[in-house]
Amino acid sequence: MNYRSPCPLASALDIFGDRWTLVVLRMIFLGQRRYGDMLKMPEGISTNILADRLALLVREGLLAAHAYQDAPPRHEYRLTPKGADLLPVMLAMAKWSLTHISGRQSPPDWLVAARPADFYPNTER
Amino acid sequence: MNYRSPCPLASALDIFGDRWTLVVLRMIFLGQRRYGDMLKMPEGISTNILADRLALLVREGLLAAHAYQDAPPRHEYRLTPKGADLLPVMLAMAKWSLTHISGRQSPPDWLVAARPADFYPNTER
DNA sequence: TCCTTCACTTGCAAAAGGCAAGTTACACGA
DNA sequence: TCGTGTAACTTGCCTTTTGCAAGTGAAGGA
Repeated sequence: MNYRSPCPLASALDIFGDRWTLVVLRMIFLGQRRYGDMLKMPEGISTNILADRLALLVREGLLAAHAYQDAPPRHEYRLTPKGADLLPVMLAMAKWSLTHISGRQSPPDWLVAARPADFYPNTER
Repeated sequence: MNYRSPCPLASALDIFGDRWTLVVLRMIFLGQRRYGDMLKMPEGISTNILADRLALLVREGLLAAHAYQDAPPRHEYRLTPKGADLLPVMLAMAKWSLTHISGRQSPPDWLVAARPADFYPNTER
């Protein structure tokens, strides 16, 4: 990945500074690990964008693909520590929206209370 | 503003989910309040994008324009509480980058230690 | 009068986004 | 064996956004 500058904020935005990447990641935090599950998100993502963002998240090491069957080959996406560590960023954004935009729906309580390590690989949720 | 869904994360991204909006806001937190100052950012923003994002930030109520001279009319941009309250989001992103991307430069210590209220209108910094 | 600064605006080509339709690989029931 | 269904994408095509460069207008100074 080619970063615009050494600024940590700008570099983070080089990875997930768009309207979809974090929304896809949110679906994973909510337990939707498969392409088909994520397609059903309420925002209505298109199939090519979803495939593109999943590939990006794997390429950048925020998600890892795990096979759950061989024929036909199918896999689900799981958070890596790098991906799970974005939880505080996403919760901070949600909190800001709840404060400053009317009519937003709160995330589930268990998610608000969660910590990144709860989503680390080989940890139950 | 038309939000894609009531999800607070998606709604936040409807406002600043792009590669430039938060880096413009960062310049304000760093004390660069004028168009010309912000143009000098190390990422090299183009003039039309900067003008567009400043207008968006004012329209969405994260920044307010204050005249500092009349002829020709010139103004500087200042944070509103809605804008200042994004500080925790931006610091969380910076912290994530410092942990997971090598070679990032830390923000100044005073900024890391700051709280949103330090940037509220009519507060010295 | 001419040059420079500041804050934009405009034009245009390139990249990204969005919708719909198509593809591949397999399972299952008739 | 044939057709239907499911899952996960890919492709085409058009629209929107982005990015670079050049232009604009209103001072101010030499």
